[in-house]
Amino acid sequence: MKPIPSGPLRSEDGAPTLDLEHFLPFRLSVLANRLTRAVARVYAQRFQLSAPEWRTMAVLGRYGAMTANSVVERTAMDKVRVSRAVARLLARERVTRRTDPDDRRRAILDLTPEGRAVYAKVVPMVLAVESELLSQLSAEERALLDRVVHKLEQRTAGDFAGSEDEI
Amino acid sequence: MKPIPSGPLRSEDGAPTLDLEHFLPFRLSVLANRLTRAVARVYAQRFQLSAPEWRTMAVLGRYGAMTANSVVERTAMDKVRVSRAVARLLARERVTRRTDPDDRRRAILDLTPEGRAVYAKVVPMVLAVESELLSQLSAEERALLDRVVHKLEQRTAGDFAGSEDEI
DNA sequence: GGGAATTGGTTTCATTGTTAACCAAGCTCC
DNA sequence: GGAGCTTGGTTAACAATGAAACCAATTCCC
Repeated sequence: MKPIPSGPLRSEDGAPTLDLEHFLPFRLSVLANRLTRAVARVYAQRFQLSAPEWRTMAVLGRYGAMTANSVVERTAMDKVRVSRAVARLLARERVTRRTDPDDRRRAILDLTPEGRAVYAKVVPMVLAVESELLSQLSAEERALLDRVVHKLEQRTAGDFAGSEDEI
Repeated sequence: MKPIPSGPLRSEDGAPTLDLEHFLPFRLSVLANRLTRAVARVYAQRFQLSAPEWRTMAVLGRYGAMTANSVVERTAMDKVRVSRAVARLLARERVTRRTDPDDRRRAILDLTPEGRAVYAKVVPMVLAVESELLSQLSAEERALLDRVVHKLEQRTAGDFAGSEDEI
């Protein structure tokens, strides 16, 4: 165990050094990937469900019928992904789609009873994975993690470029 | 600020509820994606470099020549990705590959002078992105974030399945 | 010494993600 | 009322990914 240096590491010649093991974007990326896989594992094979499909079902199950666009907003997926996920969910009769009579561009999506049944089974499973994960953390740690992640979400929200000169 | 609920949320009927917005694996996945893109933005076009290529260069630049397998371990990418990244880096003459005389299955990779030059230019750029990101956090928050992420890394290391009965 | 298992790495193939083009409905504003 | 912009969503084309098959060199172990 080496003592933790306070500033950014520098190599002998004074140039800043990049250690992937300590580089936050990298670490989070690896971590998030593992988590996604761990979560997907509980529903993928058992319910023949991909992550985009599950996310779509998750928001429909939680908030009720909505347009594809709303699904896009709530899931942080782009519309192509949602479109394809919905196509597969329709094929498997897990959601329905009906054209909004008030604005015929819109299609309103909703879970079928069968979709709802799948939803009800999957929710506890993925929550169990999360809570197992969090079981390692104290209440303070959880609260702070929540706060910090929230800050980072804010910080990166406008698709932060650091120096994006939008007009 | 809402008070932090102690247990998992439950809907009226007592069934547990899943809110993507508060589901940690989902949040981290979205956040990590944004971070990866933000970091990639600083080197992608300017140096014609993809994320896997950059990661490969990063470990070679930091730790010196090593086999592809070691790159795999250090970057947490799978070997296919590394293999392809290396192929492109070879084509652009940013790394060299020579067969290890002691074990002719192995190929030892290293940065070329040009690769090293690119590395030296990119490192400060990505560090700047990270530090801009972290500038939002207090010292305590950073320290705790580091600790919590470390815990989660440990927790998910064995590719935690929650119930993987390995022998 | 020599077959079987292992290791390092690449290729193949099916899936997925991304970007741009596209279509159809609705809105704007003259 | 109709040319042109905007919005909701799908399709098409292309690059990136991951699992498994594969090849070659090495080690195991009888």
